[in-house]
Amino acid sequence: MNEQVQTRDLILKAAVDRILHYGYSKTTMAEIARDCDMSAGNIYRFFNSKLDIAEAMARQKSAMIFQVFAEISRRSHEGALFRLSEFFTKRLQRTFEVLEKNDKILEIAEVLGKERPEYVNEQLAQERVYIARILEQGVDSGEIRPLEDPAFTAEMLQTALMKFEYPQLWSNLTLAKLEQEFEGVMDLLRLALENPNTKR
Amino acid sequence: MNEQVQTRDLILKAAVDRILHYGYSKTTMAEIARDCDMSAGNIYRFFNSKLDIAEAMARQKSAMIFQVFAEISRRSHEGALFRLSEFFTKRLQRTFEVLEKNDKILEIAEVLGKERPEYVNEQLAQERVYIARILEQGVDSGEIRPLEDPAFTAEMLQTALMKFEYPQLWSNLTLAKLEQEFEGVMDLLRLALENPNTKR
DNA sequence: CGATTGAATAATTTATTGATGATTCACTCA
DNA sequence: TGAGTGAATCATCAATAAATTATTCAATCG
Repeated sequence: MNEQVQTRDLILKAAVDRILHYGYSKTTMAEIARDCDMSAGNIYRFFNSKLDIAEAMARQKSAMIFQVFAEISRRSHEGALFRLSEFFTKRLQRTFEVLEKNDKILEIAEVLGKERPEYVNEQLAQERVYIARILEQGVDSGEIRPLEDPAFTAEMLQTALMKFEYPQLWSNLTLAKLEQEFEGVMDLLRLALENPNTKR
Repeated sequence: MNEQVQTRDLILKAAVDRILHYGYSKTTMAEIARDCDMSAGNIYRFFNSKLDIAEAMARQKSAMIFQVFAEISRRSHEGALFRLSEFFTKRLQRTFEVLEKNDKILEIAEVLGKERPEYVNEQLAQERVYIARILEQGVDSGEIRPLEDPAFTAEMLQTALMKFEYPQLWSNLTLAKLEQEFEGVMDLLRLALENPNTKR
């Protein structure tokens, strides 16, 4: 059972190395297998398909970002609106940076977006958990106006900020331009969420 | 000079007929020319390229929607926030309907989006004029909080609502689902724009 | 036996080539 | 002389073939 996990990791590591260097479409199962001193067929005992490898790779990366999200949602002594802004800012910066660094990751994002929409949805849903949590904390502290359904509001925030989710997929603006535009939209959303009773 | 315009219109009409029936990529300049009893070469005295024909076609359609926009921006006796919502609702419904009705128009939208981004930007800028106008009216009447730069706010509204601009290009949700989601985002934006001093 | 292979299959990609179609332009016509 | 033609050019597309690659699975190995 541990042997299994170790081999799986080995394969994934080999795949990541190759894909980051040559891109998803340019790396073959046979090559990954060769790097692991095994046959291509054997990989299928650990991954059901090449796409699953891409997904596993994406999960690794996203786990790192989710760590940041978790950390932000935990800093409950800071203002909820501030943290919300922080949340989306970090998301923008991280994903922009990662996708900018190499096209290979952009390729993975495109492939998964097309071939694995469920995965993308799952990620969004996961993200929403954190957003809703921050919203609830803000409501509790009185900083945010009472919300009927924080999960729904979280979804609406995602929609309003979708341009900044996978920036390079929707536009080809620079990070600076994106950040500026993000600030503009976020300012509006802040006004929308602010509890008018607590305001100075 | 009038002869010119007439011929141009003739060509455009023939092109629209064919494109609506067979699609952009499937209609050839030669066919359009034949429909007008002229040679393909001659079309180029009236349009610089096939793309220009697509653009002219899109301008016709969009002129109709802009007429609605103008009308809404003119109804200054009604509330600005109401009209703003009306504006984006109509935009969503109209474009959804038009794009749904036939794929050929969706094809045109895709082609222009890829090959003529300037055109898309121009349309957005034009739209912003109306949005900014409504915002200003709202500010003047005290319904909307004072705005530093209505044009910028208009841009931010467009960004927050981009998912609803060319619905079929970004997602494959039903109109009902889109409208529901639109309402959710619009509710937030209303809260953001509302003038707190005038509120009951 | 369970783990692994590698050959067989099926799907996808790439290369090649033969149209087809957009665009240009020297020329004709009225 | 301006309106229009149609043949020539150049780019793009579609079709087919060829090759590559993902995936499966019966046979082997340890």
